[in-house]
Amino acid sequence: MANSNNKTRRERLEEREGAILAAAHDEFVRHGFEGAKIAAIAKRAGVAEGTLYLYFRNKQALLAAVVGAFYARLTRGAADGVAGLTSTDGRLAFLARHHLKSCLDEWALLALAMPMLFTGKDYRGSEYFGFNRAYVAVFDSVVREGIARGDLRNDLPLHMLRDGFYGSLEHSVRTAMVRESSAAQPPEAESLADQAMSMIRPAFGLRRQAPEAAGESMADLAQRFERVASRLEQVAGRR
Amino acid sequence: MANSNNKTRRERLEEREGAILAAAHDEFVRHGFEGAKIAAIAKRAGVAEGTLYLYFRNKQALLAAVVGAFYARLTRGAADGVAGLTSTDGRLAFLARHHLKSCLDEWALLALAMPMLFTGKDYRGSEYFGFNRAYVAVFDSVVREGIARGDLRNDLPLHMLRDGFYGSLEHSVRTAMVRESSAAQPPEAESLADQAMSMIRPAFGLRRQAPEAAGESMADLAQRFERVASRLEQVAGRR
DNA sequence: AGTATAAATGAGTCAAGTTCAGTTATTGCA
DNA sequence: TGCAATAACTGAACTTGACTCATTTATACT
Repeated sequence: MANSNNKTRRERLEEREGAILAAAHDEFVRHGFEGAKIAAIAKRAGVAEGTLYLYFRNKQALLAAVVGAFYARLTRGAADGVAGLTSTDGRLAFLARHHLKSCLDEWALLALAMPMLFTGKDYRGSEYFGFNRAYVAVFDSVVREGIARGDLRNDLPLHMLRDGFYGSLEHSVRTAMVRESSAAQPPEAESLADQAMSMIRPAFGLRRQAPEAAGESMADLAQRFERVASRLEQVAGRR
Repeated sequence: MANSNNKTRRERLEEREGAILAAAHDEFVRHGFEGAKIAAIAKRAGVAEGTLYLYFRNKQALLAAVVGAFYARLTRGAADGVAGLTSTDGRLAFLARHHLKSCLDEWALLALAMPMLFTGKDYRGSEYFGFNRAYVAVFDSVVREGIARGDLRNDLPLHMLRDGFYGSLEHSVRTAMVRESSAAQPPEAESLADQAMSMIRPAFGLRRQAPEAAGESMADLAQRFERVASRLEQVAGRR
């Protein structure tokens, strides 16, 4: 018989890859990079040690794959959430909550990925670079549109806003995780996100309410007008 | 003769420790944690491998010592710089520049320290916790005084402001380091710090000029008054 | 000078990542 | 259906590198 099981070869391979990834995730999160044993991962996944190397070049590549899977989920969640929102404020607030929650969940994993994410030597071109690029593209497009609408300040490079946004959030998560070990209550993602947004709004020059929803003061209106005017001048000057 | 050299025993020991630390710093920065070989560090420092273990418990402890030395320099620089400044804005701007410059210099090392700094498991009580605590104490006292003066918003917990501050700066450094590999010009610490401060000021509710230096608008004055009043109420209510 | 103690050494141990020659399963084809 | 050909898998052997320890060398004290 050509197909002893009701699964195609490809399916069986992907199933195994998934099993290995899941086992590796567990082991890495539990014991850290050095502490995680290849032998333990193989055993947990139900394969021989050698088999593991048919799927992943080495231990580092295995970690990269685990992190990559996390980034894929993260990016999908961000893109999906933003798609259903229209206001700049609503979108940024969503991204903040989403990032915060996701990082709280997978903090142990992210901590392991940091040296790769932060070691500039061969970072560009590495798999991690691609992960990150896809993820922040969601944020970038939200901000670009926000600037075009006049909702956000346009006197800083985009990457600076991005660094302020994700930098604040990630440090908050770190603080929350360190406190969690000692504090009684687990960190509240919602309230952390609210606090972070209350710093990010003024940092980004973002008004809380959508302009059409709130009675604007003369000063707000003037500020917004200036931004749109300045942007129009930029666009006009460019061609 | 009791002292073949003109150095005391203690001095020779510290000299060796210094040599080992310097060699380890080099090796870690060059090759990363795993890539750094104990044998290479020992050779570079001019000692036998076994000797190294008389000074440091293991490879991790060696890295911790190297990072600790960096944090000590960082903290001293921060404290000294702040001591000569009076305005909240000037102090924060200095801390931003100082942090940015120091991180740009020692980025490779910091990247290695991240997993320790970020792995919450046994972080509290670890040497890293102490390093960090001493360092951020400088920032914290600046902010506390800034709040007391009414220069800064007081509706957020201190750690949130801290996370916004250092999170933004560190992400900026990361971005700068990643770009540096490709971009022609090296990242300008000064201009990065200025940009970051232009986000941090509104995020912290900080006016640019010292209040006595600039002609305040009625609204500014009212806002400042409210902050001081609110703080007084808190203090009064506490006893 | 002689002895006790501190410091240093580097060959040896051991754990763990990686490889590879041999084995088993799967597929395409006559 | 049976038979290559190829893909997938295995685990024992190899290799590397952190760490230990019996031994040697230097230093301090009397």
